[in-house]
Amino acid sequence: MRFQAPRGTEDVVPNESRTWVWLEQTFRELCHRYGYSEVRTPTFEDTGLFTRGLGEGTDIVNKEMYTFVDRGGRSITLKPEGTAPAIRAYVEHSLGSQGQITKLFYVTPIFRYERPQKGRLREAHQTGLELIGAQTPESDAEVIEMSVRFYEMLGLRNLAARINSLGSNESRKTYREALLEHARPLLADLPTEFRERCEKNPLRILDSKDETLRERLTDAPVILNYLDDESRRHFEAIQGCLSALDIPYVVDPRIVRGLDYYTGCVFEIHAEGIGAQSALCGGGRYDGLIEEIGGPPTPAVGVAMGIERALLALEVSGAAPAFEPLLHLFAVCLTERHAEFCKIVSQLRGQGIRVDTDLQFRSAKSQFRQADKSGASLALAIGDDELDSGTFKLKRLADGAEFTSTADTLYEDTLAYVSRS
RNA sequence: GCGGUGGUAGCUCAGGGGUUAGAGCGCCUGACUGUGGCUCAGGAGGUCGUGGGUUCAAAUCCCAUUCGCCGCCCCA
Repeated sequence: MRFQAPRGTEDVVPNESRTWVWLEQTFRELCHRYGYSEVRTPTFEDTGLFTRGLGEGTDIVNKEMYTFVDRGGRSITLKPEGTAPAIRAYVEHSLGSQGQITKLFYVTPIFRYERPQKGRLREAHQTGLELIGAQTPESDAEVIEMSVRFYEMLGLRNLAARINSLGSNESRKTYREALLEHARPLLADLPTEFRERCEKNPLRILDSKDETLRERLTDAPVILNYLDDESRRHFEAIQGCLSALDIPYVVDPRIVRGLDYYTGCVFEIHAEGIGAQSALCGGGRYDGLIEEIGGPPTPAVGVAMGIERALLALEVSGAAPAFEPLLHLFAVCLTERHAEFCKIVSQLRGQGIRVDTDLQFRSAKSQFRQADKSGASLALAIGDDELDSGTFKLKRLADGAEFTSTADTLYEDTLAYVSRS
């Protein structure tokens, strides 16, 4: 029986794993520069954390969660996003004290039962930030800035944040009524399933990709005209910060986000050429979530960024990095005294040299062929003569030049020739 | 959940009812017994996604199923 990775999951094979590690390191470096610390939370949580945190009406909760009952009768859910678990940990361990800001970041798999397509998997990976305890527009701006900087650090260019404000709960309610009033007649000929969804969360119709629907909604009311004074000032202040920081952004009133916990400013960054699922990241302010899941009322703002989508964008942009081979040296065994050969290799490894060998002890020709393919800069041939005399030849594989070395200086000589090639 | 499209060697693909299913690349071995890349000569490797059906005969036609890809919905 042959097995395949389950539908919507992917293996990251050796050629790709270095790019992943590099991306994660880049993200961690960014976070450390801004004073964020990493939090790692379990792969699964109490189902209630998500139904409560994300909202009963959201698609994720309604049809995309991997939920099961464990042997103890508990309802368990594989995490479909990173914010609710991070906030749960924040509350559970009292990571923030009153009046203090807590800055967390995470790198995590997420699970959503969806139909896979380009840029959309059932197990995906996200990096994310949570800035907890601050209400200032500068904190919204910092999260947006970090998102943009992250993609810049990866080598992606010409990306702009799309920002919007959902306003306060009251102003959003007023707007919702107005939008629904305007849209209802326009939706009459659409499938009932779609209409029901719109009744539940009218903001959703704004980011529909349906061309005819988009045209019909061109003169729909705009949420930004419904903001109360405080929300408006906050949103304008964020824009002021972004301009001062030279962060490219556009105001896009159609950005509404799919999770119920968002309040105030929301944003996304999109990339071209990575398929229909073009959002690289999405985030915003969620001032009600912490209280919702049992913590003290605390303002917060965050973002989640899709790793697979960032990698797709890197691929199409041609900005993906090329890596040097990992190996320094390939040791070729030309003697029957395998134990002595292995000892020399082991000593080099113990000193920090990266060495590979042919453990099948094939012909010299095969071993040199393998040395060439291994990407190592140097080949070291070890035969009876070398073992007896303690004198070795290092061959530079790029041009075939040979250098002599001794048992005592092998380590230094290897390093010297590697760094020079 | 809905619609479209595809699955043949490790990879990229050809073959679209008729004897032992092919190519390129990759892999292995060798070309005077301890030296790679180039060239040459050999070689290994395939349940033709899976299950059923039609037929004297199925990789090829039909049905189902599964997985991929593209899109919708939605999102990272």
